[in-house]
Amino acid sequence: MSGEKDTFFLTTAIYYVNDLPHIGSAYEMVAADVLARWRRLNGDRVHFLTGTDEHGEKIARSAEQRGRTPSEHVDDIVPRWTDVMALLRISYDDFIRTTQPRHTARVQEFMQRLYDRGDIYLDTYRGAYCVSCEAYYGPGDLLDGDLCPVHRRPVEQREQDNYFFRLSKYAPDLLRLYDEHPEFMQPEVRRNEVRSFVEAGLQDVSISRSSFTWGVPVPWDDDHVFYVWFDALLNYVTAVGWGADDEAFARRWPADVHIVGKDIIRPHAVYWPAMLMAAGVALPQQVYAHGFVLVSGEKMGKTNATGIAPAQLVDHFGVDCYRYYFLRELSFGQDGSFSWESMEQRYTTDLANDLGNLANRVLTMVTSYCGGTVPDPAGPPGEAEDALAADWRIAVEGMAAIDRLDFKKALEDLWVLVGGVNRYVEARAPWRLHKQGAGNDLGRCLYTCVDALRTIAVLVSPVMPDAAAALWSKLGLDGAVADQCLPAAAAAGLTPVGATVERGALLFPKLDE
RNA sequence: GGCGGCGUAGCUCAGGGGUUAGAGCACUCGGCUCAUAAUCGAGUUGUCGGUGGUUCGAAUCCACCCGCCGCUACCA
Repeated sequence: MSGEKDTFFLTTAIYYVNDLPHIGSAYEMVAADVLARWRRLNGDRVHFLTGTDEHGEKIARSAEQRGRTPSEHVDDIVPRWTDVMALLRISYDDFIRTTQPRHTARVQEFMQRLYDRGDIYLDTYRGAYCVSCEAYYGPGDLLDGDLCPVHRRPVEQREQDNYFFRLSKYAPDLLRLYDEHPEFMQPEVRRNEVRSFVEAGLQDVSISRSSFTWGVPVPWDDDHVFYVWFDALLNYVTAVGWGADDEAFARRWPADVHIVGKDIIRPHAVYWPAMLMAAGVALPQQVYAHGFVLVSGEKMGKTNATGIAPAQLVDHFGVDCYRYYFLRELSFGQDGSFSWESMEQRYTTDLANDLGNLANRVLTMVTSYCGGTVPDPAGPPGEAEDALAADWRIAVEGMAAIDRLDFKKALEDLWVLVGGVNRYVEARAPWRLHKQGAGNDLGRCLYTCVDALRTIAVLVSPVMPDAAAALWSKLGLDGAVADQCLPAAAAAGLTPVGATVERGALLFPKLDE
């Protein structure tokens, strides 16, 4: 009836359209994109999903303020997100919008199933309501017992009929999930948090709203729409054909990893698996919560709207450096700091000096000593080649850290090879071999350098696709670097002898100043 | 308050019972000249938050203290 899973399926969170892209959301997209490109490079069929979350009261209100319909409003903003994704070379395979019929129809079907199974029921929600905020607050949020934290005015007790999901029923199953599949919620600190939250006892959650209409209608009750979170989470299955295309769904689901921010762990690690359990759908393999990008010690987010736009950094440093910097400088699972100075530092040290200069010095020597063609690697390997081979291995093996979302370690290890080639050049001193007329030694040395650069281009391509392609072309190689396939493509000796190299423009010219 | 985490070179961090505690950056000195004053080599700095304990031996385990942080349910 249906096929078998044969696709590496990864997702970012879907982005709330009311917000504009900032370096925090861009961080998540880039990381997911690097993982997607890395898996493709390793020969996997990959499905990379991202998109926008477009329902909810907030959006309805913003639209109203602008004198437009919610639908016009979201259509207007979505390009802001797709533009940033294009700018950052995000290679998504699908972009879902929660307002698309392919989503809304399946959300209704999914929820109807939970309702039919008795996991959704109508009850009265009572809570402290602030009229100015038009929102309910929990007891812990109130100041002095009954003051709204935003307006410092007394809240009133209100009640409304809501549909509830029987979350509490799934607590034992969730605990078993965390215990039997520790990889489900990563990193471990987050798993501990989630576990202790669930262990403390779960209440059923309200999943519908009747005070506004900008949402997916509850199919069995015209007065309600689904609360955005429960609509949004379902994008992960609606986008890959749940309820619509069983074969496509079977090939992709369950997701291999949902990459999300640490602030939205609960919906992803508690509500989401419980909903899937209730519907009898397989659970995702992993939810990975990344840390925040801090700017001067503060969270970069919607609150500091004055924050730096990704485009500003791309203008100054280029897209390759943008992607490299955040993954090399920060530990993905932890909070990390962005600063203009550290980004300049990374650009100059790692990109211009280490990698860019290496490419340039090798290409220059091939140009002036070998007439611009890749020489024959005549002669037997010596100690210098052996030392380089060790660094080569570290880079190839180290890049696999990307599978653990440890981008920092992967790049650290790749740079061992970059440094290794620089050391190799010093050790062999090809300029001396050239003067001595040691043709065989010179040929072997420069061939080895070009061949190592080819490998570096392949390995670095998921992180810096443009720079990798530029380097690939300078080396006179055929085809596209993105079409190479690991692990074979990282083996030594694959560079064709006689290819014509071209120095061209510097890969990473020094920054002005 | 409860649960959890962190505090290691000037900076960012790794390590985590066993000889003289590590990396990168920064800094100093030296080499080289193919290269984007780049690259290569050598070197300096640390009471591993504090106190006490377990141990033949602790940065690494335990207790307490100090400082910082996360979670402790329905604004996305």
